[in-house]
Amino acid sequence: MASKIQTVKGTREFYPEQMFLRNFIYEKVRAASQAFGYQEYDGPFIETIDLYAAKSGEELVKKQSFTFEDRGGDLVTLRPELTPSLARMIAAKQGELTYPVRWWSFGPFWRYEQPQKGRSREFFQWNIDMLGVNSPEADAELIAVGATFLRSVGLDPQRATIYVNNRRLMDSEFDLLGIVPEKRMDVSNLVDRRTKMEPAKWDTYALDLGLDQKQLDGLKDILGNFDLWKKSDELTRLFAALEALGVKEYVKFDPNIMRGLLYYTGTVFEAFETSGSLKRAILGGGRYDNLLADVGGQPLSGVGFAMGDVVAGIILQEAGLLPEFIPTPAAVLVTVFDESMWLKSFELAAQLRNDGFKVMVFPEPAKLQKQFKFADKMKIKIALTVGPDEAANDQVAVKNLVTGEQVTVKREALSDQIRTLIG
RNA sequence: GUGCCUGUAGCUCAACGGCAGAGCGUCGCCCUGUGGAGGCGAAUGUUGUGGGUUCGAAACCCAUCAGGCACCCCA
Repeated sequence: MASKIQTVKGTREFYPEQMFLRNFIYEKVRAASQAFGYQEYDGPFIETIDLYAAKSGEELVKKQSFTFEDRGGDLVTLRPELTPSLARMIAAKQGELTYPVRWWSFGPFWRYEQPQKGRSREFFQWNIDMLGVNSPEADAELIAVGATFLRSVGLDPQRATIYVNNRRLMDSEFDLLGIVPEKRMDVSNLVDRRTKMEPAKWDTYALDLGLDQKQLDGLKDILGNFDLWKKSDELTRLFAALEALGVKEYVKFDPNIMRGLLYYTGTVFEAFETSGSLKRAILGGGRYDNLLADVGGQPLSGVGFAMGDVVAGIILQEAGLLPEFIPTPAAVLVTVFDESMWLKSFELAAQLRNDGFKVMVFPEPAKLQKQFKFADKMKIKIALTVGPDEAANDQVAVKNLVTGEQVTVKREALSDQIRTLIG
């Protein structure tokens, strides 16, 4: 027991069981993305800090990034998000891409945060974006992709809801209240915090920001008005499109959704689990009109969202929506009867692999009891045994570990026998 | 970056400042050609780490690391 070196704070180790969960999420993410025709891509895992300085939230860049000096003295950052990399990649080939660009990605990200339930410092994130189309209908498509994912993992609309708002609508409402554009950021923060603060404290906080009582009352009216979307042509079209796309039951308008990232300009949305213990966003995104110009490209509008694997994984686990963990891909275990039969077992396994089966051989002669116990724990469905009796007749004992039935078949009939057992 | 809580066997947790334990799991046997159930038995600890107080510390104090909860922020 020499080594007591711990893992880096906020990182996770993926034992086969956790890897199974990660791959499950990845498969569902890929399926939802591909169902809408999106292409998979990825960016570098390390970037210069300048890439994020342009438009990511100040908190994200200054406090939550893993930034360090490389051996050449340059400041590099483990990517905390993908959107700026995407914007640069698009800008670099802006003239030669076929629009609209529909891209998705699933990879690792790092944020220097206090780890807690649903939050780690190293996590995987699904990013999916459409660029080159600026319409509420395009926004609706992205929301539909998110809803498709939720549906595919078994989260029904009672369990998970996507809340939608529109920054332009809110800005015009703020204007009507006489809130100057310079204060929009502060007011956005204020709105973000409303559910987390005592009402009285929130009022005080609002007045401290410089709102007068009339503006505060007006703001409360707006935030309590769940029909406000009817005033917005964009949101009206968005909801019509969502209905046509067959995901309307997953989506609700909520004027309290603002989102912290600076680059959102129109539609914004966040999915929450409605019943569980975890009050964190499953996914979040929106429309960004100016991001590309900020990294040196021609103006190009985009819409997209991100989903972290940590929150999604916990929710699926708590909801009991994960499939049973299969420890090994092997469908067949070949036992080793004794030392004299050892190589016979190897030959048998090799033959079966040639026939396309996934086959594990017990690594040594041991009591058959022990070998069957092993097969049981690994949830292997079929165990094969070649003992002296079988070998003498060119036969193999085939045991179905699910039903407990065992038959002895000729070796040339073995593959067909296994095939019928696997189904 | 802030506040609070926690850290004991592989896991879940006990143990008043006085001999470090239980359940589950693991391994062995019951069972010399066959898993799941049952019975019997066994192994396993620098009590996160480092200091301090004390005759005596898993327990009290300090530091540190990690986890959790709430802020902050967000996937």
